Amino acid sequence: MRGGLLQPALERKDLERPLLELKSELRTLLGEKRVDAQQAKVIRDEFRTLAAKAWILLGPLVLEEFAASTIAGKRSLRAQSSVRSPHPVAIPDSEDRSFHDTQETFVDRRFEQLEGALRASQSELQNILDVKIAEVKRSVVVLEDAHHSLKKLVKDQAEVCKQHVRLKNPGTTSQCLGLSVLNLPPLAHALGLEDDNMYEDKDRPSSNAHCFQLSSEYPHPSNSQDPYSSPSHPLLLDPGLHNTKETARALESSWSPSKITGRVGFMHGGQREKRPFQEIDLCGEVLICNSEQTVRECKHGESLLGIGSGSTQRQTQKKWSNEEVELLKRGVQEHGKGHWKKILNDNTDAFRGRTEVDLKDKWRNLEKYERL
DNA sequence: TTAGGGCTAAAG
DNA sequence: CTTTAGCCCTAA
Repeated sequence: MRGGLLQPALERKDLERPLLELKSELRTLLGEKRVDAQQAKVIRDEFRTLAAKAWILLGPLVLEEFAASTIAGKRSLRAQSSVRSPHPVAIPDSEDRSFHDTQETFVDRRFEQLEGALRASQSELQNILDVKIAEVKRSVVVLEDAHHSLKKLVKDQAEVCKQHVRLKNPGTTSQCLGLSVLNLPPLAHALGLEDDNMYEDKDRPSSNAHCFQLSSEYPHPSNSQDPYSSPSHPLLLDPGLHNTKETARALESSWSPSKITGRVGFMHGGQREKRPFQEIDLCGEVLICNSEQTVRECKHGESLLGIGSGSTQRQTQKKWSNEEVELLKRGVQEHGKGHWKKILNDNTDAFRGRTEVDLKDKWRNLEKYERL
């Protein structure tokens, strides 16, 4: 197509003649050594102009000719490697060799570009990686600091609580504190009793008794001088704390006057001695406990304080709410019996304070008595 | 993690 | 005192 437009044969001939003339003139001048700077510049400029024209007109022509002869099978592209080919193609003349070199140069250059790009992206990736690693390391340090602070805080608080207990119970060790609590008088100042005439205590005529009155009227049978039977006993000084759990439990297990009465009844009655000291609720002394808290959390508080005769203190029972039971039933329907962990994980909020073993035990009871 | 036996507080 | 229900322990 270009051949038609540019008439290469004619142009080529036109160019060749001045080039030859220029060449011979140059040779003459060089031979006679008569060339000066001025002349050399003129010749160089002329040569440049001609060379530029020649490239524009002949350069593409050469390529076209090469392409045509390649298609015709007269030549072979160097893409066919002489190493791979079983019949290496010889490069017949300088024109082919020149093209080959150009190709090689082009390939080399392209390869270098790609290599450079790869190296650049690798180093970029390495930089990103370094930054991320540094971030993670910083996070680890921060976490370790937080962990350390938390441990220290817990330790300090535990120490403060211990001292607090010791101050209130001079000469009382952690262990004997637990035993002494066994002899505590009833928590008769429970809020639920304070102003109610309606909750009749069947074991006792004076139904509207106040806590202090109760304490004096019903001293501990073992020893009336017992410091803990006195209203001034520190563990009795904080009705709010003691009542928290009792109130919570009363609310939890379908609160009713009869139940409250019954519960209070044991406090003054002959059965009291059978009640475990756990009932006294050491959690109340540990300020971190509240009515919302699970029993396990309370127990944790105790162990922190080292109160009680060992960490194997049995927990108070936490009754299952209807919601929990329904969720358990639904969970078994969904996941099947035995997948307690999954069921628990599906409802971590509702089952707060429960373990998978608790779920299993509850289901065992449901199966046993509700024939599920 | 689960199953099952045993213990015991809570309730009747 | 008995039963129930929740917790604990341990083997698999």
